[in-house]
Amino acid sequence: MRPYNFTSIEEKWQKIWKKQKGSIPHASPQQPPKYYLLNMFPYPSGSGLHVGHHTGYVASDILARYYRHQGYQVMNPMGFDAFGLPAEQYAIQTGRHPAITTGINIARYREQFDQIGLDFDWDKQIDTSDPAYYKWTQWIFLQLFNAWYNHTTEKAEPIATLIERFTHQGNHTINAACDEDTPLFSAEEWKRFSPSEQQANLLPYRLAYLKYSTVNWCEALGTVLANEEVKNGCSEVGGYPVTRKKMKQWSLRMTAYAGRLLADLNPLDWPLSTKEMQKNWIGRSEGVEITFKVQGSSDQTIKVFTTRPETIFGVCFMVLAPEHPFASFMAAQTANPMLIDYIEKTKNQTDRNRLIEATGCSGVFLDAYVMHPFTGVPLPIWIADYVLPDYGTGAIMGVPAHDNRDYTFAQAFKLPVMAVIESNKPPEAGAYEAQEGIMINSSLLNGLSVPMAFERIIQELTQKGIGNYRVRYKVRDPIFSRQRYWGEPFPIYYKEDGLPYALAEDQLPLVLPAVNNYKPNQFGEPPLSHALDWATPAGYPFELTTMPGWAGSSWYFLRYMDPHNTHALVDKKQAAYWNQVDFYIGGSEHATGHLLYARFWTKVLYDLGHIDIEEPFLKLFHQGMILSFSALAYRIKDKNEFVSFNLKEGYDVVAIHLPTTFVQKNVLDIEAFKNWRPEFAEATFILENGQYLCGSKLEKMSKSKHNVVNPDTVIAQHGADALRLYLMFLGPLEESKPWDLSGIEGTSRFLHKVWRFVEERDWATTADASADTSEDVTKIMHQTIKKVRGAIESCSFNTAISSLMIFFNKLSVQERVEKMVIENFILLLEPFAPYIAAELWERIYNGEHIKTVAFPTWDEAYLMETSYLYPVAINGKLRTKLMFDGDTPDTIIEKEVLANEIIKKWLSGQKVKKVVIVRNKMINMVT
RNA sequence: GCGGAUGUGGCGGAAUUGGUAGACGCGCUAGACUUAGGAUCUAGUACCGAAUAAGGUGUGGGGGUUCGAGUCCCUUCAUCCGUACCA
Repeated sequence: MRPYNFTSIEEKWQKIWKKQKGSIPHASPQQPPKYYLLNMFPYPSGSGLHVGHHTGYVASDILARYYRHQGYQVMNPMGFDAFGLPAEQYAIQTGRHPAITTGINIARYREQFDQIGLDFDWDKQIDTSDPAYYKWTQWIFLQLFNAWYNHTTEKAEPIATLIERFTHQGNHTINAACDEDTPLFSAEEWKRFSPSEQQANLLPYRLAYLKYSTVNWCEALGTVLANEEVKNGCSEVGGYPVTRKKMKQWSLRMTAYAGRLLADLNPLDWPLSTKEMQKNWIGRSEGVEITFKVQGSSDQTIKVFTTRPETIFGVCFMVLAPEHPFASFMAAQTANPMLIDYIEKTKNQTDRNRLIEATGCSGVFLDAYVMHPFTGVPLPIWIADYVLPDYGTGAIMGVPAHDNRDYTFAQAFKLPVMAVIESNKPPEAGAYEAQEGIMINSSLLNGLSVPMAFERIIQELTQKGIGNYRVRYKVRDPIFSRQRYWGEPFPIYYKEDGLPYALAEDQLPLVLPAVNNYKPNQFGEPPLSHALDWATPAGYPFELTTMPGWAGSSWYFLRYMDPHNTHALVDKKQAAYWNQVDFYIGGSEHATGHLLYARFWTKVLYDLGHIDIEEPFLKLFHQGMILSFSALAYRIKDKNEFVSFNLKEGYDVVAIHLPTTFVQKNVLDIEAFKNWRPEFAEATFILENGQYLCGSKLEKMSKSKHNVVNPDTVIAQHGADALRLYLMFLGPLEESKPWDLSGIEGTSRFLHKVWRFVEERDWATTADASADTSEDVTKIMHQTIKKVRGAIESCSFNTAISSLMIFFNKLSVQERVEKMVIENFILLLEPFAPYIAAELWERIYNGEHIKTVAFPTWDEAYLMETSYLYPVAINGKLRTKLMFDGDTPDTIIEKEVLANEIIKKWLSGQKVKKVVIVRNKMINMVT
């Protein structure tokens, strides 16, 4: 008998599969049903993959193998989201070109993918940093640049149709998504515009446009970050502080799509939590924009947005964001130092500080009033940093009686409070925010219910021409510029007029130039400023910023359908065949970033007629994280002294993650720790019982926490099959679960047992010798087939594996097993443990390959029960079990149960009121 | 605050439509084989019941519906994730 030498078996099959790839014909060559599986695009990081990363990959591999066994045309591609910050940071430190390090990392990833037996379609591999790929990313950008959004048809259209309209009707009547301050012009004016003026007036309509915006500026990274790249006021990558800064940036007009992005979310088969997250992120609110006249001014007005217009009679003051133009106007008028100071202070504050310091209590009176549109009462205008400049109109009407923030503000500055909805909440208890009750103190609204008043006041405001019903979204247009080198260059150049112009399509790709320095230049311009001749042949300079990391990943699922096409981003026929991604697997951390952007780009490409789908991902699945214990030491703040776990209470300490290898049973190897980093060489320790005890925390595996488990070592020790099996056996795929190395012994043992069982037998002869398969073996085989198929289809891989174990435990006690039975067993095992399955199959079938053999099917007839062992309960408590044939009439069952000794004993003296008999389930007697 | 998810043995976790709670695996206990075992095999393993008995208790807590609840309803607590002055 050969020993189970998984290392050589796995190496052998890796070689065979590499050669075979593409050469195995599918079960049905003519237009088989397709199945498009997709893993989220990995960024090839320098630290390689850890075991947790493999969870999703192995899961998709199981599905791919399963559906291939079923004759599906399965696409399960893999590629690399190769542009990104870490490679560039590394380039800044070392001067090595990011492409080189990225290439090395990709090769490493590929090796790790191969090792664990992932059957990806490598001929479709994508690399976003490859000019052949980013040519099309740039092409899509041009589509965005050359399109506008028509709110009447709710569709993007080529910019030419907009020009057409401008020529005939100007822009007064166009219902387009555009900048708020877009100037109005007539057809005549348009025609009189110079080409530059026309270009300038088109810009605010483009789906990709330039605008000054307050951005998240990260000094340390030297770039702008998107909202979701900022966590707690720090950059997600590296954790550097982020400040606010006004810069001219490319932005994408995603807000135009907010309504569709929200509405189309509903039918998707996505985790509820992710849908909710996207809904909240898009943040739809219905309300009214109301214009208030400034007292003593003939033309100045202040617009507010409110979702509670019915409370208009409860307005006691106005609050503007300090950034509001009227605030600057008044500051200039009054030269009030407090006001100027407050505006200045807010401007320089980071978002984070603004949140921490602002408790709704700071603000300055502007010394101006607006007039209430119905009562004419003057309302004081204040500025306060609790009003955000970017949401709504950057101004609110203060209704302290029915809004908690306004209430707090009113309290702080002793402003009046006026209730307009009847409630039994006393005025000093805070705002009554519920949207129910009867209107009071509200003139024409008195006596109406809140919803009725809402409708009524909108009518009234609209009629009087001072308010409009509006739907507002919280979501902002994402900024698309990064002041970085390692990204897609914009196919944009600037003429003397300072305006952006698009490169012609046939000029693509615009290849990222070489630079000798990856940092900004002395004027703070992005790294591309170092590139020589970074201009068109006519000498017009190219855009210096590059696209963000999510550009390439917003459409890659389309490119996999037709990865080598040089004429189009995807051939229409290919796109029609593969259609949508049937099953998308990846982490939930992309809920509001990638998953939203990809949906947005899909809709744009759909509107412009390049593809026929409006949603990219039909079904989405988030694999859970693999957690791992990290080790913690406690450093006393501002000292190089560490205090042991149980003594740390009395000190102000900072927990420091250290490599788990330094810790044995919570005891720290102090020498190892001192040698770890120079700054700890002189560290001192406060011990307990002569030892330093570390703390531990179960958390997500990450390099920074030093708690990663490297799959290479696990594979070397137990084999890839055992690791695959273990990762899937741990628990439900979608749940996070802790990594426990001792657990892998179980799956490893199982594979060893399977190996011995198959190897020990001579399948050429035993097949004849025991042609008879016992009834219960047949039955459990069919049960297992049914169970495994169902479990795979519902991604319940842990239960599939346990049923395989149950099946095998049954087989292993049989003296003889028919070849057909073990054949089915190996086939069922194959998606989970492909190496051992291939090897054993080859042994049984002398060289035949398992990959495209049809998956076993079950026959329901074998699962029928002829008799059933009924649990018999009295008042719901199990007392005994009795066997009855399936055709035994209820009356006989009842009689026999009542005659049973044990039941008689329990029933002694009690009258049976009712006997519940549920066929093939249970019997319950009620007394 | 708001939104979402999860609570079952020592541990990871099973349990179609409500119908034998704890499958499967880890760990542990005992035994067998062995020079040895961190290899392998056999048996046991929710808890209380001193105990392999009778019996009782048990799916975060409390209540309810039902012949019957881990599963359905109400309520409450804890943990995790996301989000945060969004007017």
